[in-house]
Amino acid sequence: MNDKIIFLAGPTAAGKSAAALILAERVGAEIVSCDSMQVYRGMDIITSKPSPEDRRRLPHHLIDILPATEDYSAFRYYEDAVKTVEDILGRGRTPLFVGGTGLYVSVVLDGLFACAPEERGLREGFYKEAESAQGAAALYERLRQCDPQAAARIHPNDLRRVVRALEVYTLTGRPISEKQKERSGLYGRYQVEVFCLTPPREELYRRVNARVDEMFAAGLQQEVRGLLSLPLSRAAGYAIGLQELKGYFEGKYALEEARRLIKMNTRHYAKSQLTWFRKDKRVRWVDNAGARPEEAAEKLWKESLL
RNA sequence: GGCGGUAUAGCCAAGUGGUAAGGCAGUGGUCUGCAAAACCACUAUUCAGCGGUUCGAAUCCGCUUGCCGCCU
Repeated sequence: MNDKIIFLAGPTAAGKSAAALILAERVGAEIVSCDSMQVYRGMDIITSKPSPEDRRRLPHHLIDILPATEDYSAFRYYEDAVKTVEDILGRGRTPLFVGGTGLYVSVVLDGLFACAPEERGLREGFYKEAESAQGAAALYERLRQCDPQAAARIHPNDLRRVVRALEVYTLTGRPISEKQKERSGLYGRYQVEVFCLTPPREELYRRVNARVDEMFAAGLQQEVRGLLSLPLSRAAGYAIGLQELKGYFEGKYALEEARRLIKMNTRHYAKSQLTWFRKDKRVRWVDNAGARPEEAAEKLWKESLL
């Protein structure tokens, strides 16, 4: 197909949103957020959502689509993203995915076909089993029995993946390692271009730190205080900034310590985002040193013509 | 100036004669229905400096230097 889809990935604070806005206007694109936290309403400052003005300027999709009390997942994102892409293409425009959630990017690109809905009771049961002394090791042993291939790839300590693999097996009777071979997704179906925008490491970290300070200046504390008063879903509760500020609110440490922790954890996050995108050979790296949106958009535009 | 204490990686820190724990930070990596999550690996030829004792010293002794106390 000739329809084109562009992905603009990259670590937090790399300058994606600003560049995307300019690029989108130039190529007639609509922006599709690819961010596991911006889907939640009420988490504005903490996720550095695009401003209302920017959102008025251009359609932004998959932002504010559910309350922070609800769980979301990579699979739901996959479904929502596919639907959104069809809508946008139907309008004769170009989907421009923008975001840093590597798994979500991959899932849209390659599809995700483990096809075993998480089943609450079953999963909880596995986790409960894992709590006993030899529990986790026993679960891993079971995985080795029913799906040696998956077991070989999963570290015994990686309880989450051990449990998910067992979950898929008991639910479907087939090993997850087999199911995961059934990939599809948007990559083969459209003309897809994937970019990873980032300044050099040192500058990226400086930008992360600066952004956290901006978040505080914009009222992060108040927003988080409000969020913490809600029964946040587990997934939403993982947003960087929540636990760090909670510790401060509970008097465990000073505000400056919370700020330090948020910066540090955000740097860790940025680092692991880079690791994710590095492994995908389809991504084209675009240096955003200096973080000048027009310049970045220009580079991306030229690259995407090739 | 005197007396006492202390000095181990970027930071915190264990180790009191037998060949440098651990944590944090940093770096690299895994990842496909919680992913801003979870998990893994690597990272001090060297213990402030110099000299001495000893088969052997981060560990004992001396001097020097830095820091921290107390006293004058």
